[in-house]
Amino acid sequence: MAEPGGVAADQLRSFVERIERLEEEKKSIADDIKDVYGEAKGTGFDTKVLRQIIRMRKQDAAERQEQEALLDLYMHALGMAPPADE
Amino acid sequence: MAEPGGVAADQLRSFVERIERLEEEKKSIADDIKDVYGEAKGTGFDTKVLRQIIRMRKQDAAERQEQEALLDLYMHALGMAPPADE
Amino acid sequence: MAEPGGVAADQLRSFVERIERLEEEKKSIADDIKDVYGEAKGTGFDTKVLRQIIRMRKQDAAERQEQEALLDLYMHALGMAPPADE
Amino acid sequence: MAEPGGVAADQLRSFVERIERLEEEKKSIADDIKDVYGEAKGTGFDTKVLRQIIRMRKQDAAERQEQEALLDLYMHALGMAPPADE
DNA sequence: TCGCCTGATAGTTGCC
DNA sequence: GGCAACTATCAGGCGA
Repeated sequence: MAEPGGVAADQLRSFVERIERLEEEKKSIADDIKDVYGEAKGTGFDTKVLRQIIRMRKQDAAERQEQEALLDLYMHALGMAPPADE
Repeated sequence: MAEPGGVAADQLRSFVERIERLEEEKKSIADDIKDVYGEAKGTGFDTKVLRQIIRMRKQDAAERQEQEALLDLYMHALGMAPPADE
Repeated sequence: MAEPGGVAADQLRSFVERIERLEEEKKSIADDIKDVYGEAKGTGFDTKVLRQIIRMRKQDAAERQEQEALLDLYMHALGMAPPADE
Repeated sequence: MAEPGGVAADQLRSFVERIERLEEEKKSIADDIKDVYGEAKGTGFDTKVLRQIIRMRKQDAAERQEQEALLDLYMHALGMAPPADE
């Protein structure tokens, strides 16, 4: 290697820092979520049920996604233009 | 309950929305992290090594935390005052 | 299926029994561990400190593991032969 | 303390060793369980369903336990002798 | 690309 | 009864 401690090391350091920064942010948001559940609990909601609702809605969304994908597929097969999206 | 579909429903909806919003953000950041790994890979770095480095640095930090926690525990067990913190 | 309630059912039963047997053993050992902590507490040791020590020792071992893993990764990345192991 | 590095240290070491030994055994059994699931999978069983069965049977057992506990309570309240057990 | 396997996350239980 | 440790489940990344 021509320059020990050179370009590659700098790049590596940069990648490491970017990743660690993003992971911090992620953790921070995860903590926020936990706080919201805590607040909901303090207001009298059952955390377990609340989590289940979130999970079900996520699943519903996933199913809707599939529906749309299927729709796209059909439309494409029929030579129809896709919707203008949003 | 005095008002069916009333206050509680509004609160619930509010909590659900806040949580879902935060989870979206979290997912977005997770995707960013994945992108950075992809970029690093494209620059010639071995993803596996990079991940291991991240992991080890995290563990080092945790280790330091634990050391301090143990010290605190010992001091507490011995009836000594904790350090003035920071 | 040629034999309803046949081979598959027997196999399933066998797997279930093996798993349940092993889980019993596991639970038994978990209880033993709890007992040891209880005994230590009765001898005057602070359980919390003891747990922390166990945790740190485990982490040290993991740390060493990780160091070696990283070394292996580097050597592999550099096309060097791995050490003759043990 | 009368004997530095004395009795207490020996006891501590002993407790640590006993706990670590037991945790190793526990881990070993956990690995065995994983192996059985793997084997079941290799035989064509759906691991997820299998896990659910195990969970349900455990729950059934717990319910039966409660039933028996209740029975014992009643019998005790009625001054009846407990069953000869097993 | 599929299956496996490790690491992240959610749920449960035991302690204070 | 709240909190923290531990366990079990799930999802994403890696190798074949």
